[in-house]
Amino acid sequence: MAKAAHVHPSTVSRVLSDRPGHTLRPETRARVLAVVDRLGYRPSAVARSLRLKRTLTLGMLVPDIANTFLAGIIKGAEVAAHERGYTLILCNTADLPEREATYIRVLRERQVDGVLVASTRAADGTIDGLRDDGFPFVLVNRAAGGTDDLVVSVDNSRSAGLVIEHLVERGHTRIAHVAGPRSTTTGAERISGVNDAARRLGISIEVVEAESWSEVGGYRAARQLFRDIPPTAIFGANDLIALGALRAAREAGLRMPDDLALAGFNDTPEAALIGLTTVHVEQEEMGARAASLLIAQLEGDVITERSVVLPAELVVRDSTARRLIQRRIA
Amino acid sequence: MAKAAHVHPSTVSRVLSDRPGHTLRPETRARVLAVVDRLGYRPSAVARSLRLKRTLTLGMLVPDIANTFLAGIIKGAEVAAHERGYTLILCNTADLPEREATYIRVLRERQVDGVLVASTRAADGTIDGLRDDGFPFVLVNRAAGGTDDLVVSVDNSRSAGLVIEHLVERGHTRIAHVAGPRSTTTGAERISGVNDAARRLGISIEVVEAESWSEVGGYRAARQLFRDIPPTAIFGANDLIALGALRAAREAGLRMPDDLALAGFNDTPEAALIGLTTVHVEQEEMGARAASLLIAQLEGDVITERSVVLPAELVVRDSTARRLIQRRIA
DNA sequence: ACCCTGAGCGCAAACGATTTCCGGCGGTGG
DNA sequence: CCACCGCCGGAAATCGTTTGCGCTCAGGGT
Repeated sequence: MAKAAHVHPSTVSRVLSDRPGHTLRPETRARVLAVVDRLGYRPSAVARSLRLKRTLTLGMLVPDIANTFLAGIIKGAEVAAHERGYTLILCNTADLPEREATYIRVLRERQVDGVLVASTRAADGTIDGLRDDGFPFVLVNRAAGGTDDLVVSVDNSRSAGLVIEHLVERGHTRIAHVAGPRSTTTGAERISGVNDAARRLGISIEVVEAESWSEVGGYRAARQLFRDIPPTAIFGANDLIALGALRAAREAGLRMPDDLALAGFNDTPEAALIGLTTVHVEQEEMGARAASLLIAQLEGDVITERSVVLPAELVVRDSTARRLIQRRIA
Repeated sequence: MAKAAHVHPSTVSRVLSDRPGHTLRPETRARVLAVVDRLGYRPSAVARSLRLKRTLTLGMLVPDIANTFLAGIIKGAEVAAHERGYTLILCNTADLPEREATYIRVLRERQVDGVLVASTRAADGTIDGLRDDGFPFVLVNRAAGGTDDLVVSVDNSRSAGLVIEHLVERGHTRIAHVAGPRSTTTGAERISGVNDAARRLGISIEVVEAESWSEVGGYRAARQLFRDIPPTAIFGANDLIALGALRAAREAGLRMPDDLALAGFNDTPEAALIGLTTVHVEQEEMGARAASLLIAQLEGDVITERSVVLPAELVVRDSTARRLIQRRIA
């Protein structure tokens, strides 16, 4: 303890947190700093947290750390939090309600100042619990449950419409949508965007629902589409689902993009890798904005935008290359 | 506070941590539990940490959260830690020494009980600092700095040899290795494995060094290989580097696997996606083992294996499909 | 009837940092 | 020369939990 080292017991605190109110003799300050430096004194964040009733720690709930889209969000959130002196506790919920509940309990026992919630389930008792207790949280990449919730997301409905328009513009009329689970807000929004576009464009779009936002989910759902006459284009509700659909298509003997056009959502690294047309989402930006929003709330800043909608734009790649038309010209 | 609620101040503690030593009247216990339940009392982990001098928290340093290989490790570590009542604080170092140092400072101020280090740089003052202070840590996916260090890794040298043997067995003689940075233990080990195999098999292998374990690093390094006579096979020191090499090859007009065989390391999801031959590493297992090892040390368990070497096996996919030979047969 | 044993639980001291409040000292003005 | 004010150092309380110590009361043994 720095006290023992010739200096004074509590003066150390004033030196370390040099705030305008404190008046200190330069000599004293220097002496303290020297000692602090000499015996590598580390103030205990635990003790400070206990006294100050804030831990400068945020919790983050994600369904799957290994999902590259979420990884981008996590990365952005982690960096933004760290820049402001906060640290992130990461929790992998696997989208299981009971794990979510357990993690929330653990996080609250650990006195985290707030949580970032990136899980997607729509009917979410966990979030209701937080809201009821007035516990600070920000929703990421999902719709709000209440009107006052802080949210960072993209315009799912409009973006899904862009994808459909693109496919139609490429000459497709038999389009299918392999949707995310309807039980998730994101899945439902993208479906409604698809349906709106279909109505607007006067076409009908077959929708099959994946059981989860995963490659396997996309694969299983897409297989249904190849039983009879397959579609000429598939819009997967996210890139993973699109990848699953691609596997199903290959098994059905279809090649991309000649026999089947494919589009996804999120623009994960995998999409660029295989040349998948998709909707670009600024993942790190999304995570960073969410963390910033949460911290702003914690620090009592005035919040002008309670709901941040990030821009999302279509990225056209080879997976929706013009098919027959292109061939005829060439 | 539960004390105020008719019950007694410290007895609450005994009730909540019902340990064999404590003798409690069932009536008292029930009364306390009822109150706890009624006003949703949550014990403060912060206060407990202060008293107990342990936080049940682990820090984890990774170069890049968005790297799918590391994401797998993180996921495994997070799950294993949570199973044992520990939580994980994630830190993204971008492999920058100063960020690493900053994070270590932050983590130690927060009194984490130990850290998992997945950064790869060989000359690592950060790790030396931990070792000197006797601060608990486990190295993941990298070689030990000291003989007593706790490590979880794979046999890089042998596995790299397996890849080379496979390529030779496929008929390749002009093989190149796009190595990871020599400044990392993993990079150096894989290079030596490649060189050993080359010597054993009586061939010469060109080695170019990527500036980082990334797609871009692999791309830039691999471009050098296509200036003159390109190799017929490339072994990328990890899957990302292999992906970069693939991009460079495509730009040079080479197609995989017909003009160029390609192999990677780690078996990330991307590898499966594009049919890349690679070395399979149990990522989640690796993270889980590392977390378990660290916790075992923290809890004073006897540790039989200070160095865990996980099995790694070759996964052959289309990227090294038999070329000319196959064509002649068909 | 007395003492001993032991169960049950209250008391108080830590854990380490922060913050408030108070007192002392020195300087300045009347 | 005295009084008042400003500035800075120190003591003490506080955050919530754990834990060693010991008090009280009941029951059983001698």
